[in-house]
Amino acid sequence: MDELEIITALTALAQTTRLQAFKLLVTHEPNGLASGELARQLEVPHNTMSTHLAILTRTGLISGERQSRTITYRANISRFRDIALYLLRDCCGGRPDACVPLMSDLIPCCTPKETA
Amino acid sequence: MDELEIITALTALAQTTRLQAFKLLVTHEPNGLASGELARQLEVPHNTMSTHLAILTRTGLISGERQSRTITYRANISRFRDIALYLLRDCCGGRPDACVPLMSDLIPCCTPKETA
DNA sequence: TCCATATTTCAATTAGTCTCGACATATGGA
DNA sequence: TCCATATGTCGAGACTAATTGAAATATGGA
Repeated sequence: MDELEIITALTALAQTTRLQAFKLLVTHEPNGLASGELARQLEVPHNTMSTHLAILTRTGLISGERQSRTITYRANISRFRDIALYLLRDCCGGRPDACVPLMSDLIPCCTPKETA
Repeated sequence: MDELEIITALTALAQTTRLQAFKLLVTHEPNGLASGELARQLEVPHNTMSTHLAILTRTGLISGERQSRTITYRANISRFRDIALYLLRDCCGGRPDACVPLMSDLIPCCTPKETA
């Protein structure tokens, strides 16, 4: 995981359709979604979707598996975690005060919530 | 903090010079670095640096303050934290299993280390 | 005021990205 | 084999971003 990989991953996520596709795939874990279904839900032509999915796949953020005629894409959560971690380390390494409050913010979002 | 802001922030960081400049500013908190000093250290022309700094400033990731003839830029860590948090929430909201291991990975990088 | 330093803005070129029609490939069934 | 469905690849046009020389602005000092 070097800086070039981080740039590539950030570039991949810095585009509306791709970010939305990735988010959609995250919420559909672990089943995944077919390429055509993603295109339909995000209202983009199938070939446009295909291009974006290829870019996300190249970064390792998602992966596709053929199942007869459809190709089911799934989010690679651990890859996303690695990228986020690398990015955060650049802050935390030099600045622990950036990371500690981040964690305390993350705790409520990661534990099963009841009302809030 | 909406999706467009996230896209803008990711775009800002998805460029070598800008990511390096941001990292450099993070490590120079809380003193900051002058525009010209950043250009020198990253070996880019001063006007190129200026353009990149303007892009980072627009996203709120950094901010500059004039001090006599130099303009000192500083990283806005809390802004970075907000962006990271928003991005992670898209995972954590649907997938707590993405976030919990991330936190355990972050703990060693945020606490004062002794050997590891 | 005049000059030197620090930084930004402008303008133009170059390079890269996004989009999508048209075509190609892959699979399954009649 | 032939057709329908699902997805990917190609290529062209439109758009956006990156780079940098030259000029402009801002500050401080002689």
